[in-house]
Amino acid sequence: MSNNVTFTEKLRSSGLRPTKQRIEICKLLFNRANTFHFTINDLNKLLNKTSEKKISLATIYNTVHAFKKKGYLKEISINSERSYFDTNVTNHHHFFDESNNELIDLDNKYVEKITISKSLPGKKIKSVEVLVKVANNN
Amino acid sequence: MSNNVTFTEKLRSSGLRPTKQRIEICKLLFNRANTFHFTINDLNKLLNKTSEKKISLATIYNTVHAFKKKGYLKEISINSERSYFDTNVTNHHHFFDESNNELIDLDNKYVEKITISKSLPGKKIKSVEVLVKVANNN
DNA sequence: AATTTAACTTATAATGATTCTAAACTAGTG
DNA sequence: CACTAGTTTAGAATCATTATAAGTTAAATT
Repeated sequence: MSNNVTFTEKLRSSGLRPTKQRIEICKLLFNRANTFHFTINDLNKLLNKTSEKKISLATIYNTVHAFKKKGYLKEISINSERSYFDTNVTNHHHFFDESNNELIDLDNKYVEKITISKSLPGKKIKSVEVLVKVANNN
Repeated sequence: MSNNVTFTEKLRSSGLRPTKQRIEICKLLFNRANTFHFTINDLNKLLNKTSEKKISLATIYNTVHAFKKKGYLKEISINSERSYFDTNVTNHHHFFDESNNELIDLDNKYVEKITISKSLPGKKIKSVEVLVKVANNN
């Protein structure tokens, strides 16, 4: 996803109407050099700064959940206070910086293959993800 | 923690008054062969079955948070819908069974040493934990 | 291009989990 | 036994999220 036309097509092709609210949100989330981690609250504040007309909170919730359902966003649960969304939807790992509540991607290439010598009968593995909690040194 | 007398001593020694509500909750949580994973809601239901007099929800919240603060419980965030607590307070890993929302300990001995070849300047690692999501085979 | 309709947005109400409050109660101390 | 500080409690308050239902809009149909 990179420009408005592409957003329009992308949305339409996945069965979501390309409304101006959704395009606005796409621009904010996907016109970035790096992956982006955010909470609903972050997104709401950003949209209030960026966009002309206020997008209602309900629409923000609806859109984020629609995008998650379509696989454009991934939800990450680090702690009970807030839920994070991630524009990087691949299976990957995270640092969570407890000093400032920041979530940072940890690419698979930095984590050596994880070998688990236990399995649960009748269950198959859907994902294996590592969470590294960090804090300031001092 | 194993019997009432021990609970009384344990609570007192960590600066918590051994009230009958706290002892009741201790019995339920720590008189077990295995580690126990629960939500506040689970605990509330269990207490309603087990104990004579109803323990108020506020007290359950207070107690669980007091125990967490004292290091008798650990909080685990798997998804945004619910927060789990674990009587196993060591650094360890988990399976999360998406078919029935069950959290299962994955002992360190079953996970090969995790090597991470990236660090964040000025930050130190507090914990490294793996979450393996599983679901029914069929 | 106008009409229609199903999808979407919105403000607001409802919900549910958690925290707060302030009054009543209780463990431990003198 | 009386005192005090910690604890419990019911209910109110709060916060994030979801539901509702009325108005709006995209896009299919005519």
